Amino acid sequence: MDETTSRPDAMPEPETAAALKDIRQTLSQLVGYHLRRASVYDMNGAVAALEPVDARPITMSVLTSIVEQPGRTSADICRMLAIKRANIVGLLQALEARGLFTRRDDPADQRLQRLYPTPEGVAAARQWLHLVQEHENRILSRLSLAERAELRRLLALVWADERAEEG
Amino acid sequence: MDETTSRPDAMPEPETAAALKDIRQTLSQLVGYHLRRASVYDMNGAVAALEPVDARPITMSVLTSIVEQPGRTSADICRMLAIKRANIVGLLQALEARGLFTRRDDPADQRLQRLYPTPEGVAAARQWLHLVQEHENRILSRLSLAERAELRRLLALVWADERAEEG
DNA sequence: ACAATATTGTTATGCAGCATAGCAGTCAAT
DNA sequence: ATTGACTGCTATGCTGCATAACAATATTGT
Repeated sequence: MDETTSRPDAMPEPETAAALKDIRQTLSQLVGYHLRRASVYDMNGAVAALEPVDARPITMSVLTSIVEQPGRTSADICRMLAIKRANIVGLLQALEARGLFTRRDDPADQRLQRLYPTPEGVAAARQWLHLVQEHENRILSRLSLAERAELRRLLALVWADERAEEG
Repeated sequence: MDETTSRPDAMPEPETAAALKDIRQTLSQLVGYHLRRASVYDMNGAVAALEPVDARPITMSVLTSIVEQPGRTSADICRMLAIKRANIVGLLQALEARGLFTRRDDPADQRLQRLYPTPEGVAAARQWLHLVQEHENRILSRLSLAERAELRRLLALVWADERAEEG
């Protein structure tokens, strides 16, 4: 750290492309760094993609869960999506107000409200999924179909332990 | 959505493992979903790994940037790490207070403060990197070395466009 | 030469996401 | 019958991150 670092003022070129590559030598060796950058980048696009239908990624995850698994409780969905029970309340209220699902008391256990999608909810879930898929096609345009599948597989392996622990 | 959905009460088994798999049929086809889950899972571990040395992932990224590219300005680092100039102020103040880097006014441009790591800063960056690498070995234990490299490559391709846009 | 525009480091401020703590009602176990 | 666990929910606080604005300085266009 002498030859390269001891140049306080000798740096003619503007801090553009060239500089941006070197710094990633250390950070870019970390999978977690790329994981974070890619995830944030993807999330920004997903939020934008769902904005026209007044939904967010978390909104879509919850509705999709209800559609895919009718009859689950809010606590179930919280466990599946790794969100807190306190934070799903508002999300469900909003979805319910839009008529996208209904609650039915469980006759056998009065604590539970089982959630069932309405036809409108199923349609909305389908539409939202479509929007997100379009976004994914954009963001994954540099990957082949095989690479996309491989990426999905590897990512699933990364957080597989989370499921094993308490999922 | 009839055969399977029209069973409001007939669900004897507890909402455990079996249920958790089906719901992911739709969500799990989305790369972005796994991206998000994996990133959050990884970040939690990274935060925990850096806690003993009183650092956070963003802290480490900033210090590492200074070490890797001595003489850069805070605005440079913000562009590289995609953070806002307003938000790096506190991070730099903390690192400076710990004596991990120093600022030197640029003689040619009085607006700029060029940042240089101290020997302590270099040592800290090395130590923090080591801790994060240990964490990564844990979280990526299910992947072979080749798979880890492939995952890193694919992730880099995902957010490559972000760099291309305004990098 | 000068006016318009841009950049730097910084402060102040607001908001959304997420977590914790606590509640009453209900169920299960011993 | 008591203890513990679970549900849905309210209240609340912290943190991360974004925007807006600032004075000082530099760059550009004409």
